[in-house]
Amino acid sequence: MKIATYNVNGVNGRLPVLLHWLAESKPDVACLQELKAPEEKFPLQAINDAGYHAIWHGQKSWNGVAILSRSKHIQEVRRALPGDPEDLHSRYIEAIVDNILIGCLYLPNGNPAPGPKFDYKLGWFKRLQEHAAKLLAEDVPVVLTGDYNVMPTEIDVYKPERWVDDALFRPETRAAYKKLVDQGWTDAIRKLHPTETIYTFWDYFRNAYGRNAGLRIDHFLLSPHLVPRLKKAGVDKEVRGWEKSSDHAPVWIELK
DNA sequence: ATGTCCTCTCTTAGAGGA
Repeated sequence: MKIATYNVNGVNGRLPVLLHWLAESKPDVACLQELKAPEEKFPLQAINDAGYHAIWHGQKSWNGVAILSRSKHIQEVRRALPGDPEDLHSRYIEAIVDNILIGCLYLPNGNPAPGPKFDYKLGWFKRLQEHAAKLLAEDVPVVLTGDYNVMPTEIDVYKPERWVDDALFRPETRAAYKKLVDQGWTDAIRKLHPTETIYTFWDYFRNAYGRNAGLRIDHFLLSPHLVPRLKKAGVDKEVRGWEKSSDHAPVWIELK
């Protein structure tokens, strides 16, 4: 079973790239972030025509998350992260597909830091920790994947010293990610590729992709049940080089 | 400070977010 995550940065602007990638990579499940489309403008027909079912949670202009599945039924569990009914951002959707609970998340960017946006990021992180702990306690197979907007360690950044004051790499952010992982989650990419330079995002600015000035910010966290089933994990890096690409590349895992 | 790309609007230029 192949599960992928892809921050598309605009599902309608990205539609040709998304469809091309789905046809080539053929994930069984694809989690999408940054739809940047209201509920009614999700391109369901094109995605159905490509052979995928979908559930999504849209929002005008910003955010937005979706879960696509090629053959198995998608049983939606929730479409918001618990813990703050006043948080209206579309940043979380959760479903059961093929007996695996899949949480698709788009963690706040948090810049500029410090400031209210950074506070919102840390608050969201805390709610994610609380929810993730409950999922672990349920003792079922869980994948928490998406754009975490965190480089977990120095090897996940092309130039760590330039990023220490950024909301994606500040000590508080890295500590929040570590605290989450330390609950008992496994970072799938690092489980299989502990020391390799692996990036999932390259800025549109300054030819970042051409210089491989990248960041690893899209992650797969696996509950203990799934760790023995993890076969492969990788990044479809070439997709970032396609015409009209997102600034992120798709990331995927394969489970036995 | 800047670079670039996406979306939306008091729209064809500028703002906001990343």
